[in-house]
Amino acid sequence: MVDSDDLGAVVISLHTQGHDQNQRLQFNVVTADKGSSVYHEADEAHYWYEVVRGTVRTCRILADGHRQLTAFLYPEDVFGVDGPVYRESAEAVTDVVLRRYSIGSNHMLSHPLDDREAILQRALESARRSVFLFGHRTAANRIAAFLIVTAERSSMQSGVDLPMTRCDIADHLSLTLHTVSRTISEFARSGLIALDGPQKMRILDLDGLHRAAAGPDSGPGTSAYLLDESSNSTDPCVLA
Amino acid sequence: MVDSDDLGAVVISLHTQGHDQNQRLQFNVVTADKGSSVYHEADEAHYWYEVVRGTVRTCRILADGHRQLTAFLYPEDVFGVDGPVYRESAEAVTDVVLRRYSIGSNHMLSHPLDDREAILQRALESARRSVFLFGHRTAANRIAAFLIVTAERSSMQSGVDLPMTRCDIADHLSLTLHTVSRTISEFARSGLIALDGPQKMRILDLDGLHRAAAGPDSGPGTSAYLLDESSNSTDPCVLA
DNA sequence: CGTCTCCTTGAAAGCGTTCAATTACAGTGG
DNA sequence: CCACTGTAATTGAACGCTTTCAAGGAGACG
Repeated sequence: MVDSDDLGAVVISLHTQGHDQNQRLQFNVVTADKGSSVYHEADEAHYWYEVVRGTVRTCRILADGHRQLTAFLYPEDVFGVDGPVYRESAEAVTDVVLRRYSIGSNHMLSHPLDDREAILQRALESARRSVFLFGHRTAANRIAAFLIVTAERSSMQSGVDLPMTRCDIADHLSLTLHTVSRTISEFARSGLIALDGPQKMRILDLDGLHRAAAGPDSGPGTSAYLLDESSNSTDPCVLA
Repeated sequence: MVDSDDLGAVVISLHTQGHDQNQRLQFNVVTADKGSSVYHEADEAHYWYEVVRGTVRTCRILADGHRQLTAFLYPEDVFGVDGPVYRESAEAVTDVVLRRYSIGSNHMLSHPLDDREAILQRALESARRSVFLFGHRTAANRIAAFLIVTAERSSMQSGVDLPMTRCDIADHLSLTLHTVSRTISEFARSGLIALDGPQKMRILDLDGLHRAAAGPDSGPGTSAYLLDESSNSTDPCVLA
């Protein structure tokens, strides 16, 4: 299940420097090749990152050798704010462009104080999303919910990109790649989605997908309209 | 599975006021009776909380009617920092004593700036713990990991308190209460733990429990010693 | 054209859920 | 003090979903 990618060395290229729009946060623009590692679990944390383009995964290897993907990160997501030591590894799912920010020697985020909160809140949001995914019991529930979340976070219109492998999805949802593949194929067969190659999806029936996420035979009164009018956050949270 | 507790009205009593040791954070001490609700999902967030005594659970009701417990919170844990609107409900598992802090009208935590980060980091830590639990695939894995985490966070020496019901545990781990009950009984039969009543546990074989968390037949090389020397945080994180 | 990686699919086995029944225990009222 | 009641926990048996084992297919690359 781990399929150890033998990630080779850290492949990061430094490109440019810049500031955010308020001229307060200083960063470097760095790139990492698909499959390469941005940082490793247990490394001392000198930087934290923001995704500019591409997809990043954070992961841990458990005691039994299994791999757990704790999050997929898309443009505008932040990662590496764990603390003075990284709790997870971060790897490039695709070729990625990142902004890299320094962490001060006191192990606090080196920023104007009123930005720290926003940064951490974004990270908290991201963690909460992962927790919510696991409220779903069956494989079909979790995978449907994952596809919906991924679609919402995907920048592509008319077509959702699934940049990660089936194995990545499986390790994210605590399933096997077989079950993931089977279930996605099943969704395609039943007309909920269409697949243009394994990594390219179009959602044909969003309501149906919500129903698949909610349960095996979600009663008519429990359709997925408990949706969260999520307030200040950038993207809505899927409850279904 | 939800076993709707009909939680009645919010039962909170205001007691005293105080400051933290640095004389900077102002709070009220409030209590809530076992089973009562501290706040509801989608309520406007006027306060955030810190547990002083007892246990709190945060939960959401999914579109299909199932209940998801996103966290159990013990003394020193914080909750209710979601944002301007609570994303989850919070309920008292036992009679609890809480510190209640105001959230400013700008929806930011109303505190000296350099404390905000610590508060959010604590919340992030708590969310991360929940994510980690789901890295475990089988029911036995997850339950063993849950028992270990709970034991570490339990204040009791020589005996671990399980203040929540089997149903609560099930809704936290996305299992049924039957599987939870069966598996815990099985752990007791095989000598890993001892039960003095359903809510009182003693761990007899911590290594064995770690092995049960790691996998069905964790090889000799993969014993649970990948443990995290978690750095600045209050409590160690269980990876097994 | 061979090799590699990833994805897909089939069949059988195992585990967790579901359905169902029993037990334990605390609170209440006779 | 004891029966009654309601909630929580435990346990059994059958079903069904997910995993496991196994094989085959699709696409990229040299």
